Amino acid sequence: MAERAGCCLPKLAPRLDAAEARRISNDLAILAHPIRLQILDLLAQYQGQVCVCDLEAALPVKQPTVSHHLKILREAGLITAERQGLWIYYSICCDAVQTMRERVMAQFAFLG
Amino acid sequence: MAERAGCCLPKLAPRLDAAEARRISNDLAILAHPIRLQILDLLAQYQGQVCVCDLEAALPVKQPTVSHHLKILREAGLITAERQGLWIYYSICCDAVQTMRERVMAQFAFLG
DNA sequence: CATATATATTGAAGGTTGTCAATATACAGC
DNA sequence: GCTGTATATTGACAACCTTCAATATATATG
Repeated sequence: MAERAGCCLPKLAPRLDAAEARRISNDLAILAHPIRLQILDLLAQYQGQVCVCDLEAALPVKQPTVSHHLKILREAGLITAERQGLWIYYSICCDAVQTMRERVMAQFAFLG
Repeated sequence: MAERAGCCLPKLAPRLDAAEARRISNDLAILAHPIRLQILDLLAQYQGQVCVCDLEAALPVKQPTVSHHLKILREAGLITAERQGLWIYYSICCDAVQTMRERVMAQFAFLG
């Protein structure tokens, strides 16, 4: 470990400013829920063919909870909805996922 | 969008099982806080030379809050502490960060 | 031992999040 | 219009998270 005279370091400015830290932590918080990860995974797998009742059947939560998580993902721009008659089919927005992935990756690169 | 007769899809199994989803969402939740991201960033930048009072001076939270976030990061294995006299110097565990990065990356790959 | 400093822990208060029953809304078919 | 089905929204409750003042612990020095 590095030698040092005493505490503290003269200055110590984060490369990551508060605004960018908030932005990335928001990104991460959206993904940081098992149901939302599983929803994204299912949408990626069955792109454009998944309605809410499919998700409810596949996941261990009730319909209002599924809708709640879909709303969070929708508001984050990660998924879109398309109504067809009674059903609403959801899809992943691959480019939005990609953008978020790049932000997260860039952050990891700084830490490594 | 894909054509379908009606609701719902015959079966719809997540590639991501509940246990793996929980694991990755736990990983993400640890990072999903602006102060923790800034702490990691500072530790990466001044590896092994950063004590708690340095962090307190650089961040907009009080000392107990810094210690609280350090504890979360320590318990996740992402950082280690080494006491030298009165001060405790923190370092990033690069390989633990790397491991987490790989899990997160692998998940993103599935979504893209 | 007494004092001073650095860090950790405790406990309390406030805020946010996750879940679901109940209800509302939107659409299709009669 | 009425009925039935799919989804969204509301509201309530519980669990969890974040923060900090106060306090405890550890260490160094006189």
